[in-house]
Amino acid sequence: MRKDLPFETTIEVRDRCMCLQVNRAARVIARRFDEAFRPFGISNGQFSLLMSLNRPHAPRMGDVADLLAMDRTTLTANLKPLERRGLIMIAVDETDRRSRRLSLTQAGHALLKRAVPVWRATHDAIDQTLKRGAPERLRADLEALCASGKG
Amino acid sequence: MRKDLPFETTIEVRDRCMCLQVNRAARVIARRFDEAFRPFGISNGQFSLLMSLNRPHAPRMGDVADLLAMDRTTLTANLKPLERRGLIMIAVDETDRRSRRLSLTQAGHALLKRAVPVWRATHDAIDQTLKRGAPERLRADLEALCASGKG
DNA sequence: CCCATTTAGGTTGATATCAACTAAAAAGAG
DNA sequence: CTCTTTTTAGTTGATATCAACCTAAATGGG
Repeated sequence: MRKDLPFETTIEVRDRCMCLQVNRAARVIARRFDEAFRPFGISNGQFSLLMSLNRPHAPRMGDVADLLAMDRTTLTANLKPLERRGLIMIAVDETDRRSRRLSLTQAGHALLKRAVPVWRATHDAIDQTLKRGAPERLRADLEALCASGKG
Repeated sequence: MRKDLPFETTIEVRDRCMCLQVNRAARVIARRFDEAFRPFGISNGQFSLLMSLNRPHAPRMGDVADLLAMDRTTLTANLKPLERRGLIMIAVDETDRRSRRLSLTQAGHALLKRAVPVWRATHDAIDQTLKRGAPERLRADLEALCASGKG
């Protein structure tokens, strides 16, 4: 029977594991934004991705992957449904033919613009349930956590 | 050309969107634990799931899904590879035949036991890169964030 | 110029995530 | 006890995530 791994260890992981807790929170908040964006037919991740393309200069894939802290190949996959729907364009960079420049189409830009008020309202609602100063603190702590994984 | 959506909005989302930042951090920390657990052939999520089954009484699927803040159907999917590898057992509850009772096999228990020191070392390394008090604060803030999504 | 190395992306295969729908068992109203 | 409702879980289809491997273009040493 060998109950070698004590239940206390499970409690410890449940209460202390940052990986579990961050991923739990990520699922909870992702569901909330997914629901908010459902009328637009986009997910929270698609919103973030589209938004990251709203720049003066069309970014390369690597730039966007870094910004989203996402694997390159994940970005490749995530672009596909957006391109199929005509929300973004993927163009070969003329000065470096290895690179791809990502940009919003007019349709993508229009959709994003409509979604922003919903993002703001959802975000405000979440902020209001948190204590004063908590959002800023949380952001800073998450940033530090990300930075610790850059090595 | 209609540049209706100003770049400032993109900056605002990048700097303020809790959904983006939590999901970013989740990807970063998940990669780190995935790498740490690779010698055992499990992912961070599989570690969390296996660990959640190390209890005095075999939990039902709904209990585990709630604990992990994960969709029921996601849990169903996540159990499959673990069951195929003989790490867990899924048994019909005799007193309520709708329910499934989840438990570790001896192999699952043994693997989990071997992985715990790696989890602890990885977690300690992360904690040490954060400022004093940051882990506890972060946990509390993430908990509040999860709670705000329960409604 | 030529070749080795580096850099930017893509492809494949496995798992993770959730919505929408379905099936079956339990609980509850009458 | 019967019928409706609720609860518990599975299935399907789409997207998300990453490792391992692959291709092509740029770079740099000679």
